[in-house]
Amino acid sequence: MTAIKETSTIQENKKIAAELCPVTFTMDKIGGYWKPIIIYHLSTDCKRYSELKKCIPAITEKMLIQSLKQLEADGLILREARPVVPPFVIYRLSPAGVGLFPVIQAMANWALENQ
Amino acid sequence: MTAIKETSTIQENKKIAAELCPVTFTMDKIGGYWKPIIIYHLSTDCKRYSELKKCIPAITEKMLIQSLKQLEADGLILREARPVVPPFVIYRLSPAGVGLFPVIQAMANWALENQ
DNA sequence: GGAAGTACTTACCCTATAGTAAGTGTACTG
DNA sequence: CAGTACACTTACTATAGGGTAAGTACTTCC
Repeated sequence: MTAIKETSTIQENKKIAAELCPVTFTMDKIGGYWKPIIIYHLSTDCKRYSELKKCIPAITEKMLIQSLKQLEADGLILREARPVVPPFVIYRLSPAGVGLFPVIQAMANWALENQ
Repeated sequence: MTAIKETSTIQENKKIAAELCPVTFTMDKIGGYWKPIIIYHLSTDCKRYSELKKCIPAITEKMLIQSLKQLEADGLILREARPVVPPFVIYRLSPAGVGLFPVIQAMANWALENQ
């Protein structure tokens, strides 16, 4: 998952920027190609890992997991696993994740006007 | 300015994603650390290059120019240069740039609620 | 005449993000 | 008993984005 080196200028800047600038803070959470797409697919209803994979065929397993872990760590989605075999894992949006809807909406609107 | 290699999977994906997904399209335009900050500083009034530099002390000249060029290429800001010595260049938001305001607003709101 | 201001440009390095590909363990199914 | 499904994990590679540092051409000010 490519560990983050903590003593890097870029990480320092990110932290400072995220603290000072609410927009950067939000960008940090939902930036990247896949995160908004995943959020979108979880918006209608909760989904299993394998369902997400089917919904987003272009994503690789690595990126899917990586994005899910980050979203979970940032508190935007909730992971619920049942300790059975075969594994059963469900992902759903947290309240904070649901709160992103106006943001996504605003972005989509702007894109449709300016595309 | 780090040239973009056109024959890369990542660029292909970006293009496809931006076409299919309005959110990714928007993200592409205003993603990165500095772009939202620059847009914010241009929101109140138009500014000269040197004024922007003063307003955003942490940014390097390279990143400032780079971001400005990209924003200009994407039609979000307008550059007006007067051919005098010393050079006189003014940047202002384009109508499309102004249209980003609801987006920025939504992101800021979410951040303030969830920070 | 050296410094400072103007708006850039150039060269090089480092790292996070993304992509490719293969492996893990358990259990059900044909 | 080989194959498939499930949810991951691991190792490697490539590249775009960001950072550091220095240089450019011209003119005004002290």
